[in-house]
Amino acid sequence: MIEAHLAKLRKRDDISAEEEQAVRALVADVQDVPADKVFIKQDKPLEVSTLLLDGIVCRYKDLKDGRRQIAQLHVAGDFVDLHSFTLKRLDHNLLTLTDCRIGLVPHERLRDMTERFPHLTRVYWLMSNIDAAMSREWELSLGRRDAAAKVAHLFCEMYIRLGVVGLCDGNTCPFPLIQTEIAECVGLTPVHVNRTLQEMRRQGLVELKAKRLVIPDFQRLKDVAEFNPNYLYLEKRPR
Amino acid sequence: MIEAHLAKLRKRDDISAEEEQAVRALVADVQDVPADKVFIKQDKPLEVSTLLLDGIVCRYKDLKDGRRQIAQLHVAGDFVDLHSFTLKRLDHNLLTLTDCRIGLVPHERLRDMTERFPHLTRVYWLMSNIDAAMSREWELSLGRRDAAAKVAHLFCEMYIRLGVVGLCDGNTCPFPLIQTEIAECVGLTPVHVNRTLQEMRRQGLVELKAKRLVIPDFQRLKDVAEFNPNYLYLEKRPR
DNA sequence: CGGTTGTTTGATAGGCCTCAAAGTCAGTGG
DNA sequence: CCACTGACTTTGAGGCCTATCAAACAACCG
Repeated sequence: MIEAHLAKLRKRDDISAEEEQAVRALVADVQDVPADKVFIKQDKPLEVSTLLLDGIVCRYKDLKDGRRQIAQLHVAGDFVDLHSFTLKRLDHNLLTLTDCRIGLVPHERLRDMTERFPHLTRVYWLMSNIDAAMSREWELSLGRRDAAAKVAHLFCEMYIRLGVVGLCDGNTCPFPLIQTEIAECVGLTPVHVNRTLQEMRRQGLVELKAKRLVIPDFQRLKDVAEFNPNYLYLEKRPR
Repeated sequence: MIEAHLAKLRKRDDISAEEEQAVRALVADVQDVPADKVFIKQDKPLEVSTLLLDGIVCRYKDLKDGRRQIAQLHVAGDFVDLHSFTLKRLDHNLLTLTDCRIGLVPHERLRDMTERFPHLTRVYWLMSNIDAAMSREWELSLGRRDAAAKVAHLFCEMYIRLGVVGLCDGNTCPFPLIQTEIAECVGLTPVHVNRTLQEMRRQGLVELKAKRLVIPDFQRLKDVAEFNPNYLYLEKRPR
């Protein structure tokens, strides 16, 4: 399952055999986490990072009154809290949205990597930066896109990202989020997401059932969302 | 002026004399940029990063119809596009909001740093990660805070960040953004920002004139914003 | 087949937007 | 010193998009 992670890295730069070895050696332990579990809490000191091997995880923050904002979604192959290596604690929670399998990576080993593998360090730094680029794109969505574009953009992003790690099947991909969770991603209420989805279905933009997303015409969905994958940096370059 | 940058780093970790030398040696050139200039354009290949020595810069993205979202603000001492070192191009524009002085840092030198100074590399990686943490907090603002809390939160953040680099004066700090720019930060229209500001002034939460922000009672402003500075990671720890 | 979780519907309300025009102010030039 | 200008702020009226609250419906499950 770490193959997804390597695929993701190799989409952006060459990874030598020796580096691949080093990557594989990062994972000290593999664990299963059931769906709907907050497995890392905001502000708690951390000494281990989490590599997502399978499932969907989200980062979220919330306000006192309970309103919740999902800041990012993660799919298999994502290093969901690589940033805790330098931050030492997180400013958000990590929650499984499905049953997940995770790999635990002691910060010790990451530190060692930074001492011995400068290039690999740059690649992981790059991964953090791509994460940040996604947050910026979400800021644009949250601040300026209307409801339909918000939802459409989320679908486009997930379809592409799941494709990178080989989880798409034709014009279809897994999409296990419930409407409330979609709402928490795009800054709407569940009721409004429901109505937006109905309208999108009516227009034939998407189908969403049985936890799968079907996109009959990706170009049309992209147009609605003003989706441009540039911010995902899906290009191989020496770093 | 690079002192602001060093102060910012030292707020988070110790920087040795040798490392300080290395940091100072990063800057190849210093330039002045007038206000209101897009000095880095989205998607353009880059080989130099920009350190902000003085002034205010923003990162923004926009939609076809011209709606603009500012994704982040930068103050003196910020490495405004450190991430271009690994990304090789940016997914956003960089715009000066005031007259600025910038330091140019060839990626070549950053690369060299990653080969020779693993600890300094971790510190800069940390800085990227703090940037990303700010984006997440903005996502929460954009998605879930109401108008007054959005504006209040922006003020709190800027007041703290300007304080870190020594630009606050008592309960006052520079705040050169016009209302339209505030609106572009928080995802509102200029008109609504105007009304929100009036209400905040009426309640004695802030004064804003002559490009300065006055905060009579920071605690009260924090309460309105639900501001918690944890996400800025203002703590010194070995990284 | 109840119980639970998630989706859908309806009615109403409100926060923020839109568009347009007027007001303020600092800077400029005669 | 005072019109003039351009940039920014403020005001007004009306409307729309999304929120709110409540209840009904559907689907899954042991």
